[in-house]
Amino acid sequence: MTDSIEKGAAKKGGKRQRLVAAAASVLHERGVERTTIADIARAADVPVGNVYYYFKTKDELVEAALDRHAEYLDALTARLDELADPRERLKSLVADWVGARQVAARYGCPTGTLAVELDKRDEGGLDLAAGLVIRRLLDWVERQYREMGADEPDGRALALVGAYQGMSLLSSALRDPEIMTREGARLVREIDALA
Amino acid sequence: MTDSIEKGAAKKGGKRQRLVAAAASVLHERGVERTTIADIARAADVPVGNVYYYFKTKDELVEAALDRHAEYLDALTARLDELADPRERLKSLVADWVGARQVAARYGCPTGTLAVELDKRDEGGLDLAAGLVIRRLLDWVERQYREMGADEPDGRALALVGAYQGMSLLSSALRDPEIMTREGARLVREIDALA
DNA sequence: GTCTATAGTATGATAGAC
DNA sequence: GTCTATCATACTATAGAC
Repeated sequence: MTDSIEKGAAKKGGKRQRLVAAAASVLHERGVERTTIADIARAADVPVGNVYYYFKTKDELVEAALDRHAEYLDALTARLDELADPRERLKSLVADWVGARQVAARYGCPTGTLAVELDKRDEGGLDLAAGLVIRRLLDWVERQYREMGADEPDGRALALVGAYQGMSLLSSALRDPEIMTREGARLVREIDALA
Repeated sequence: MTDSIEKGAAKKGGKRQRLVAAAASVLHERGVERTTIADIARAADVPVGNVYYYFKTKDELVEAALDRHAEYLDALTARLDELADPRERLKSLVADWVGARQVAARYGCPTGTLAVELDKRDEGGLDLAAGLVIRRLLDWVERQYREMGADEPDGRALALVGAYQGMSLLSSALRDPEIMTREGARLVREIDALA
């Protein structure tokens, strides 16, 4: 009995989780507006009509996918926080960006491209959601610069995260992962150059 | 008779031109996928069904809008080319970006956000079109750095245009035009700092 | 050359069987 | 709790009247 309940729970959680994972990747690859519920259901191997048992609207799926990207970001910064030197944390962050260059060169930054699409809305309450996730990253980067004793930590955070969004956009627009490598190397040099 | 022909031509040209102008601004504000033919027709004050006399498909309208952004860019660089000093040309380019900060903070860079949307396609031949326009800007910027005798002119062009795309994305995601001002000032300082 | 009416299709969402 | 069948709607595109 316990087994069947756990199995049921696991299955439910499993399906919901599969849907969220599928939403995160399909929405990233195809974009919000081009992606249909059917696309996500297929990728998650869930019957189309059944999706609405877990998510009442398409926007709820978009929100869940965004939350998932936010969780990934939190996990990443938590891992970086274990490094003693804030400078090393920032350089590891850049290394992470460069490591994802193949995906970036094809589909851009998941959160950044989502922000571009959601920004074009002016209703639904989801129009600013991606911006909040980016803001979390900005704040974390700013803390690192502050801990390093750098001047204008917020301006430097803008420059670093902005460079990431810019190089992701350029590398996907030009379909060239090398842009991530080159720009990443430049960012590392700049971090190293800080007194 | 000449009058009526000219009037006819002017009216046709006028309508087509109105459609292109409307497409450029509406596609920028609402995005490609969320924009309907009816949206563009309404903005251009042209009857909905009549659009197809001028453009066979929606994608042709998107292409025309992109071409218009490219023309704007060409006109801008041609104007900047009249300045004697390549350093002044780059600083004027940045000033132009900052001058458009209100639009950028709401809808991002027209070409950049178009690139993000078109990148999510993998058919239709329009998926790389926005990238080509960005490439034109990159090449122009690279020429300026080369003329200044700077090392790695292509890397510097990537950094400058990337910074522009990044700050546009951040400023629209966070709905903060001041980001354009701050980052613009930083870019000008960097250009000035070049030996 | 201009515009209306409408066909054809795809999608988000729901009702209800199992 | 799961899934199928289907509705309602919105959109692209076309046929054809004027």
